[in-house]
Amino acid sequence: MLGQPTRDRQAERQEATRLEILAAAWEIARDKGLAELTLRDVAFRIGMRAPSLYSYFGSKNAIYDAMFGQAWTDYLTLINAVEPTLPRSPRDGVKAIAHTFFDYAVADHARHQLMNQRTIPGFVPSPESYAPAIEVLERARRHLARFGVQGNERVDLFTALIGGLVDAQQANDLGGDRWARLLDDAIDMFANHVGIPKTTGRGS
Amino acid sequence: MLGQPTRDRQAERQEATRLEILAAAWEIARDKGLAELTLRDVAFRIGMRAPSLYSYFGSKNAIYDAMFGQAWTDYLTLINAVEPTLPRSPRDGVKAIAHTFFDYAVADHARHQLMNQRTIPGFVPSPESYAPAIEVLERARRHLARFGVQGNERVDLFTALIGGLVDAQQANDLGGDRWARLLDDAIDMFANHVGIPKTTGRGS
DNA sequence: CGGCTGGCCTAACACAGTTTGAAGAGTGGC
DNA sequence: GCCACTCTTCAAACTGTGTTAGGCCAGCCG
Repeated sequence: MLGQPTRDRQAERQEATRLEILAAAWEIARDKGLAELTLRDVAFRIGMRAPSLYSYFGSKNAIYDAMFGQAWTDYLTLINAVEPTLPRSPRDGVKAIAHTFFDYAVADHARHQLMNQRTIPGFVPSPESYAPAIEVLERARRHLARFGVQGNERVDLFTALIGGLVDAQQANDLGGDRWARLLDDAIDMFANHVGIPKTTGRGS
Repeated sequence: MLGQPTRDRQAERQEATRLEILAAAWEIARDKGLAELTLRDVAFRIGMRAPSLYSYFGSKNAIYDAMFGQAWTDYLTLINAVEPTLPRSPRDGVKAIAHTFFDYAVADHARHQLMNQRTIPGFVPSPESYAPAIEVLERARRHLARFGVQGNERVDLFTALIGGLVDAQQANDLGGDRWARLLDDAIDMFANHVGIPKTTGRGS
């Protein structure tokens, strides 16, 4: 009476190969650029031919989609790790949130392109892959609210501000810090605008 | 003794055809998307076949390049038209500059993609096409300086802020005004931060 | 009138993503 | 232990892309 086997070896191997494919795709994207990624390249890197990939992903965009999901899920776990270390002071807290996002975005250009820009023609993330992105935004929204940034408009302004700095940095000074240097100042500007008290919270 | 003919009819026709190609390319880019533009489509729209375009442009990217130059040159002439109407008040002046750019960017998605985002894989604008873009930035720098926004860092922050709003608007609410509504508020935030006096200049 | 150039074409190439159909490898049932 | 069946992989081929090669024809110039 052994009953059902406790593991599905086939599914495990399938999943392992999927991850292998994605890892290869990330390598190539980082090396040669996100758009320069080729199915034949990805396949060869793991000892396959291009058509074999179609046993694991329905299309090239499905690979991008899985990468998109991975990137946002990774960021979610990063947030989880950072969360307990967030400063109590509202202003420093907002700064920490901004820095976390900024650094993550700047650390990997291909990843940032995929996560935050519409640089792949025809690629639209699926709802499943988009879910962690929404979760991240929701999480950010809660934290910001806790620090006194409330209302959709203020959150929208915050995201646009940080996003603008990241994009400017990546587009005009890749690898440098011309806009990275402005981040703290920008957050102070924002914090003053929405009435977040300075480091020792005495205001309002 | 007629001497040299005063017009080069051949060059004139060549230039006219070039413009015709670019006009067709803009139409298709607006219709189907910038990246979905196809040489065969462009050619057919003006009664040609794809290879014939190579008599006028060295490559597809050369067409993108010419479009890039056109877009920035058009914006430059728009600036020239707007310049005399700029308000005297520094704060309103900065707002006018921001609105001019924002509206121009939002008015044509394909154009914005080409001008301000790196959405076409492998496309890098040539120095000639980039020149008007630099000229625009230089012009903006001068105006901002006149309104009291001085120093590279402040200008960088300004461009990042406006760019972030435009990108957020285009990426997350195409055709809407969710971020457009925030523009004035964002400029006020910025103006306060860099010490631009309110509408009737009494401050600082 | 003869040659030359410019403008446009067809045919073809290289290289994408993708589909098809078949052969090999692994797995499970009897 | 063997058979059937599924999963995995591949070669070949298809479509659609940018691009190149080579040829045809009109118009201009000597």
